[in-house]
Amino acid sequence: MEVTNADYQTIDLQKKLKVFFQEDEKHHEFCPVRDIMDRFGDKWSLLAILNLGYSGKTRFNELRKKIDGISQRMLTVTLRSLERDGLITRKIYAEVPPRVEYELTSLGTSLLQQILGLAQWASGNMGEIAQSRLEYDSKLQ
Amino acid sequence: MEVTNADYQTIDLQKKLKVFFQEDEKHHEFCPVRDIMDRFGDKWSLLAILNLGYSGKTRFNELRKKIDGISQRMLTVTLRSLERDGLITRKIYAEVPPRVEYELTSLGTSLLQQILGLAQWASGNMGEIAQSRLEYDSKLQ
DNA sequence: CCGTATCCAACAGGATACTG
DNA sequence: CAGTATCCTGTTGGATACGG
Repeated sequence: MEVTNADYQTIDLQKKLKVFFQEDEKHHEFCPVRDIMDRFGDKWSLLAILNLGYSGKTRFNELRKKIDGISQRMLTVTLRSLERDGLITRKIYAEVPPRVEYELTSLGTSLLQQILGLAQWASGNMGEIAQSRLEYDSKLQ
Repeated sequence: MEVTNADYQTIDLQKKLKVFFQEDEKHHEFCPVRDIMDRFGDKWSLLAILNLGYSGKTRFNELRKKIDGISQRMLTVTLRSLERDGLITRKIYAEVPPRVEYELTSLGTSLLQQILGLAQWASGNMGEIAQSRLEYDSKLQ
């Protein structure tokens, strides 16, 4: 019986899933999936991290221009919560007018790698998804 | 000048980011990051995909037991939107009582890989995040 | 320039009751 | 068993105005 490359990937995936679910049980009432969703399931966190990764150290209004459509309030809220989680740093320079620079921490950068994987997947498969939606909707008359 | 392993990783990450942002510009008003967040930024989609990946073909109420806390309504809503996007299949068996089985498509499985990466990251770093939150909160008096 | 404060609309999603 | 249908509440986040 032949074992293909795809088989190996499937086996590997199953193994990882098993490990993950076993780990998950230990945490009991603190499920990591739920926790990341509470954290990054908002509208702007992933975009902020991606942009900070791409641009490096960035000022508040710079970032605001890069993240299209974000309001001043939401950028503040988003950056604060990322800072609270240790994913970014916030440096204030005592100048007039004030200058504030945000930057990913190493923890934030490690998260960026995962997010980028997800973003690349989305970028590569958005066509197929859009197609699937069209077919699905057309079948509902 | 010495070039460390970490340096290589950083360069690689920067390259990927650059490619991604260039791709992103092409899509114009259809940003993949925003799109995935609209899709998976809800409360249950990621959990449903992870569980379907772990359990394979699964019936409605089986899945409901595995995804702790989900309501009947939200499981239906979540599964429908995943089906619409071509990430899962829904098979109805003409039996009494009815049996309906859900299963990841290959597209869904490819997404699962990315999600698992994110989930593992979360599982591995939740301690550090919790610690950071404690410190942050304590500094606010 | 970089925020905070307040107000408010939209929507996600829970509870419950009912059906093929 | 596997769903709809309806109702209702809490939260997200946009708009706007103001402050250090």
